[in-house]
Amino acid sequence: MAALDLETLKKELNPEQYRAVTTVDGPILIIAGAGSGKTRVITFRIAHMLDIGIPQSQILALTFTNKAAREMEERIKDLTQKKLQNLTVSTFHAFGVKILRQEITALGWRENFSIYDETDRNSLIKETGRELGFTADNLDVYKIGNLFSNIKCGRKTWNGENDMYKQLYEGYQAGLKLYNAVDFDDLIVLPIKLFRENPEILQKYRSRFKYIMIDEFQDTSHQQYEFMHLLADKNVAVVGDDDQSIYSWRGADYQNIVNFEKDFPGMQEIRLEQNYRSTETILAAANGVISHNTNRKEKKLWSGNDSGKPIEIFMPDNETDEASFIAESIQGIAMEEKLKYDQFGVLMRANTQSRPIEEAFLEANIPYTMSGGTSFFQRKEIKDVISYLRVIANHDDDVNLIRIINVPRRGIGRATLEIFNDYALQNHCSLWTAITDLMAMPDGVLSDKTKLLIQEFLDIIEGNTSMISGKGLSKKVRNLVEEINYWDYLISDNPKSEKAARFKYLNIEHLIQSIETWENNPDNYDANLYNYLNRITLLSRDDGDDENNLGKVNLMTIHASKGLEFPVVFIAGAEDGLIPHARSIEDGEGNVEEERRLFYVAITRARDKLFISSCQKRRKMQATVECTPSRFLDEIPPNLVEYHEPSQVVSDDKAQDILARMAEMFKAPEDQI
DNA sequence: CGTCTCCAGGTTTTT
DNA sequence: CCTGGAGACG
Repeated sequence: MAALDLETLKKELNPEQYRAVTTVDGPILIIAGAGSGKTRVITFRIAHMLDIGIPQSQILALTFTNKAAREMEERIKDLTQKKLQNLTVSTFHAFGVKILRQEITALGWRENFSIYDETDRNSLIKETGRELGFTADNLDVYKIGNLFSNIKCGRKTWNGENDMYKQLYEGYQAGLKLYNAVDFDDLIVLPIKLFRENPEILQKYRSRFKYIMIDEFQDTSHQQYEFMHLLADKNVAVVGDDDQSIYSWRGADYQNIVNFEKDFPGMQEIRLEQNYRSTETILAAANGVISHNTNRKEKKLWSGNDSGKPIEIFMPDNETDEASFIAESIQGIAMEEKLKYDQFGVLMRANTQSRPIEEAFLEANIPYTMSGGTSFFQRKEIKDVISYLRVIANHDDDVNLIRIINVPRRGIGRATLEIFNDYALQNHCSLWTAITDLMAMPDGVLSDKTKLLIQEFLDIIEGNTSMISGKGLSKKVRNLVEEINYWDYLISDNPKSEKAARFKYLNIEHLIQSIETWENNPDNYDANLYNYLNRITLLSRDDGDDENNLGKVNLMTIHASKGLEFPVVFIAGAEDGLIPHARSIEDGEGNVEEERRLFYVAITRARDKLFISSCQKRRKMQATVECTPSRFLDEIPPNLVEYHEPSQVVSDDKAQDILARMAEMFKAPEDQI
């Protein structure tokens, strides 16, 4: 499609969409119900802006997930057939990185800073805690990590209850700075600080980005809102739907919609209420569910589509049965209706649900992609390699240095590390500085043998600094992996299973190949190590190219499914305790409303056909527990639903039940049978 | 002093 | 199943 003249737009869009696309100046709020063509409006809007001569460099579009950002960019490219070198489409966090890469020296960091993910953060907390004399029992790093995040983002303050961690927090912050590192929250918090303290820097960005657009606005946190507010003049378009706000646990607050009205006078509100996606049945089910929420903007989402087929609810016995039910149904429907596998979406509440489903797919030879879940980049072997890259990029990155200084084993143990650590503490320097200082000392602080071992490590890091600039990153990484003999390490570390070792090695191979693809991408004109590291830290999962996902069933969490749609959708594990999640139920009604929105999001992903399954039993840790169907199932108007009774093998079931109970009784005294 | 082995615990959702 | 930690062993 070449020109997007107004005639064409009028034909392609309904009147509200048309207004949203062509209102380019001034603040606008687009309330976009599920399936109302939101993505289409955003992409057309940007294409239209380019068409009327607004330079790419003045446009900033912010999203929440990398997937959404990539998809938006793709669509605009398709629509305009233009190169988009100067258009900024990115997640809030990635945009924060971009700014910090340019400006962070103003805040006292050096520009090759590392970004710490949750694991890194927790290691740093643990390390700092040990120095401050915390014992293992009052150092729950998981809990403390969350607390620190809440403190940093202003969601919590120090009170009598958590004061004991204040010093630890300060130590943590000092550690980040000493190691030239920032955490995820800093990616939003530090740019705000930067803008506040340096008006001239802020002005630079304000005058560059004249047109700002924010997708999924209901999921912005106060920080993100403030970030945007600082940058924006008046041409801001925010797009959202309060019914799809599902990130409040991360600080999202859809009250920002109200703030927006206040902070940007003259705002125009546009409502997109026609759903183009789903059948009348699916939409009515979704509306039935969401209407139970008390705290929402009333809206009337309607669809011009047919009523379609009823929603089917199944009650499999357990999660294994559920998985094979899903696999078999997909095979059957794909065959009968001539659908491709990528037209199916299987949605679940928690990543832990994926395993049995994946196994069923493997068994049935159904190709699938799983987004979310234990991230590729969280795998131990991948983290090891990446840690080398990080230390090469930033020698002062203690957390990553500790991770690899003795991996693969090279004879540098706890005691040696303790010497470095003491020196670093006394001299307020990083471990790397401590190591090089101590290596230079003639006296016998370090034994000659130790010195030799350390030198070996230092040589590896320093011998690879050429990675930082220049071409051929993937080749250099491959050489590095060989240089450190990682393959031998994998074999010795997985003595029982060479298969496991090979699997891990293949993961590394996959990593190297992805670096290769990345550096050969013509759009990527500066394929250096820093840029690579920035990119992957924000890539929480291996959400590979969409092209790779052609012909594969989409398995994902409901959170990850936002913004997507599939002709056929399965919602797995619709049980109380999973959705709504047990933790949310504990925390009160407000959280149940968020879970309901989550369920609403899940339902509205479906275009033609929706299956919901609720297991009667489910394995949780070691035990098998009885499940009750999700309370949300009762909120779907019954006339839309076809219930399938539990399979008729009752006698078998009962027998198993009795057996299980007997096993319980005998298990008590001894741990046998 | 470093390495290996065995054992317990598992953390909702994501950048 | 997989990871991290404690403690035994060489």
